Amino acid sequence: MDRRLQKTRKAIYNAFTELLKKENYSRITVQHIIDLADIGRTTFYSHFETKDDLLKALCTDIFDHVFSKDLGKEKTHDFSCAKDTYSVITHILYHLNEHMDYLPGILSGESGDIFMGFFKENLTYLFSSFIDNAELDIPRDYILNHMVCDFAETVRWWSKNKTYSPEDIGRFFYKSTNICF
Amino acid sequence: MDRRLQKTRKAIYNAFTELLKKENYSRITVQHIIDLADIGRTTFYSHFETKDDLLKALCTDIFDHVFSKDLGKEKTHDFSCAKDTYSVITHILYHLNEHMDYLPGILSGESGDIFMGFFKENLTYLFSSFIDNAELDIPRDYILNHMVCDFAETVRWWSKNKTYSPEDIGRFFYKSTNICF
DNA sequence: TTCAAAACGGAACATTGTGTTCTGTATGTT
DNA sequence: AACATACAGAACACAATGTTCCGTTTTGAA
Repeated sequence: MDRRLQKTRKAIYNAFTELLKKENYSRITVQHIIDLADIGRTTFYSHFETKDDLLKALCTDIFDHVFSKDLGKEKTHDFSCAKDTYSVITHILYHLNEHMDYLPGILSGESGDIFMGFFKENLTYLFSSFIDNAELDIPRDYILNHMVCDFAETVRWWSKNKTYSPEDIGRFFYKSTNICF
Repeated sequence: MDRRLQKTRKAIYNAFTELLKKENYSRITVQHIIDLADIGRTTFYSHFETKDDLLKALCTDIFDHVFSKDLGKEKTHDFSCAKDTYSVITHILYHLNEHMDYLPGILSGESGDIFMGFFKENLTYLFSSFIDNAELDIPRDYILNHMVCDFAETVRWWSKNKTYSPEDIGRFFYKSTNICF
C-alpha cells in the first residue's frame, strides 16, 4: 500500500531491465542496479535478498503475464484441433515479444537456466495435455522434454533473429515439430 | 616434454572432473581444485589463466575425442543414407557416455553455455551437410539450429536419465526429429 | 656430473563483489 | 501531529579471484 515500496520496486525493475538491454546478467552487479535506480544499498536488499531473487521475481511477472492471463480464458480451446494449438503458441510468442529487448541479456549463463526453468515449467504444464494419447516406444518424459526444449530454443533463436514476426516463428516451430501435434 | 608439466596438468584435470561429479561448476572454486590436486596456487595459474580457461581446455579435449577421432575416418559415410546417419549419432553418444559421470556438473549455468558452444559448433558443422537439399519455407538457419539444439538437449536429458543406453538415446532422437533425416 | 633453466610451493597482497549492520533522515498513514 | 517504516549512507566482514615475490626442487642438456 505504501507508495514508496512500489516506487522503488519499479525503479529497481526499470534499472534492471535497462541494464539487461546492454549487458548480460552475469556482468551486471548489484551496484550497477543501485546506481541506475538511484537508491541506497540497504534499500535494494530490503526488497530482494539477492540478484537472483530479483531475476526470479521478474520471471514470475513475465510468465504470469504470458501464460495465465491468456491461457486462463482459453479453456475453450480444443488442443486436439491443430488450429487452436497453433493460435496458443502464437499468443505466447506475441507476449514474449514485448520483453524481447532485454531477453537476450537473460538467456545466457545461470540466468538463462533460471528463466528457462520457469519457461519449461509452464510449457510442460501446457504441452502435457497434448501428448496423453501418444503410444510410442519412446518415453513420454523424453517427448515432453523434447517439445518443451524445442519451443524454448526457438524463442532463444528468435531473440537472436529479431527480424521475424511472432507468426513467422510460430510457423517455423509448428512445421519443424511434427510429433504429437 | 617436461614430465612435471604433464603430471600437474593431469592432477588438475583429475581434481576438476572429480569435483564435477559431486558439485556444479559454479560452486567449485579454484581453491578446491588446488587442494584436491595438491598443488600450489601459483602452479594452477601458470597452467590456466582462469577457471573458465580450464573448462575450455577440457571441452576441447572431449570434443576432439568425440568428433574428430571417429568422424574423421567416416568420410566414407553417405549422409543421405539414413542408416549411416543413425550410426554416426550413436557413435557420438557412445563417446559422450564415457564422460557422463561428470557431465551434469558442467551442463548448468555459464559452464553449460561454454560446453554447449563447443558441442553446437561441432554439431552444426556435422549437420549442415544433411540439409543442403532442403527447400522448405523455413530459414535454413532455423532448421540447423533446431536440429543442433534438439540433439544437444537430448544429451542434456540423457545426463539426467542415465538408465538408457546410447542406442536407446540415438533411437529417441532419431524418431522424434523427422526433419531432414 | 654439473649447472642453468624451468617448474613448483607458500605466503602475502590488492581487488572486486556480496550481503550485513548501524545511525539518522524523510516519508507515508492514521 | 505522531507513530511506523521506508530510505540513505557509510562502514564492515567475508569470500573468491588473480598477482607478486622469493625460495626450493626438479629437469634436461652440456
